[in-house]
Amino acid sequence: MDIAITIPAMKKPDELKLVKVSVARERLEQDILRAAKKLFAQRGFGGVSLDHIAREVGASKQNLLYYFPSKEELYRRVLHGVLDVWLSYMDALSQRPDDPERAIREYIAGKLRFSREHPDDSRVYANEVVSGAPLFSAEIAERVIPALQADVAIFNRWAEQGLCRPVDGRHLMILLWASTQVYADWASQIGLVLGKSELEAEDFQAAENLIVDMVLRTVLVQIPSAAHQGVAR
Amino acid sequence: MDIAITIPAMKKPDELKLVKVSVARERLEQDILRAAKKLFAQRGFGGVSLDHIAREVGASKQNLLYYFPSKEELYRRVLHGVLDVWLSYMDALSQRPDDPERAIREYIAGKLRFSREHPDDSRVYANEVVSGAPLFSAEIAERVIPALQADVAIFNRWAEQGLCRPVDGRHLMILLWASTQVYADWASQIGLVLGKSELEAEDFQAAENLIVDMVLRTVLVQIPSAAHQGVAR
DNA sequence: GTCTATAGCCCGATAGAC
DNA sequence: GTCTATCGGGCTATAGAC
Repeated sequence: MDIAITIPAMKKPDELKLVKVSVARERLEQDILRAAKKLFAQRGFGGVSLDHIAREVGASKQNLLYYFPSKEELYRRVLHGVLDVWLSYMDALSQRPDDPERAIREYIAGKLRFSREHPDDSRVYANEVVSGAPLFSAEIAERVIPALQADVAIFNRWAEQGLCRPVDGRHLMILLWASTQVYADWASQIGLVLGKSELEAEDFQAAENLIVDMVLRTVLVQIPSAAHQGVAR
Repeated sequence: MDIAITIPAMKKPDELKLVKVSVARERLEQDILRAAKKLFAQRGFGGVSLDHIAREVGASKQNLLYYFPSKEELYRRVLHGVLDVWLSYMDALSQRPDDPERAIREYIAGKLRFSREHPDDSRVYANEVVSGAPLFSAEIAERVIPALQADVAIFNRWAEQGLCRPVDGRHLMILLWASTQVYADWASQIGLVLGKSELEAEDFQAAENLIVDMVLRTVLVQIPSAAHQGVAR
């Protein structure tokens, strides 16, 4: 299909049609992936049938199997996309290698934005990890762990430079993942806790204030004056 | 079956048999519940078949349906037991209403012990909540939320008495749940992070040190001298 | 209580017409 | 690319012999 796009100018009618078809095909494929993500997020791999997904996008399951060779392959494609999004929110620390406070603030804000903007991605990831990551541990080991180790190394360097107190960077990162992702994965329970059916901007802000405050108090040598604003009620 | 047990003395042979049968029945029922918990924890409700569970305990699925009227009823029974265990690890705050530091230390230690001793319970709970708690939101609302509100009230009272700084108790409890349960629910990923296939006592100790240190630094008016031991590496 | 047998349904996947 | 038709198998649950 690419060839229709790379032709420089003066597309003939059937070439235009080729492009249009290709775009429509691309669109349906994306719709399927989005619907699959939503359902896998809710019920996990085993709890979803191709029929469910097909009905969600208004197609037949046979049509769905025309775009994806099998249910497992569709799931893998979803997981791959989820990991892309997950990792894209994880590079805040390396962006500000000389300013621990701002780096930490932006890392936490970014991870909470991920929970807010991509809750289904977060839940698909959570479902897969709770299951022991049977189809995905290799990709996690290759893509997630190096990113984490880079972040841990940054903490260690800050500690050496006297910019922050020595902490166990691995457990700190685990705590940051857990306490930010929970606002996507456990949204239903947090809604019960806060007495509302859906989390709002102010809830994410309150979470951000608390987490930032706790982490800065723990890792910074000097507690910033602004830190206490985070725990006001 | 109870009647066989309540007979005071001199059991005749067939009464003895009744007791024995009853015990065996009870035992198989517990075995089924344990196997079901393990498998539901791994794959969620939709990802497990009665055949899987039956094979795990060495019975037939028809036999399994003799003890439990349906798959969903079996799942509910598992969930109910999980919640019993979960709640039993949640009362540390009210046990020491006058000593915030010890109460917090014991609450965190208790929740981490739950993750360590009952990882399958934790994962079943996580699976259900990620799915939006379709079968369980009522029981969570009735049993979990009141327990949480009691804990939040304790924090508020401590703040009024000047025993600790004012924090948003609801988000603090969410953070404590998230950062302790993650050591059960995400064990596979944490294993990758720490470079070992199974978490050991020292890993849970390191987690406890970090979480206790962070929370005490955040909520206590005076940071205890022992707090910094938690972040040593 | 445990067994065999089976009903009735939904599943993933394929074949072939158009 | 989308449709109808269908295969083979696994699923929950029930019936009935022993």
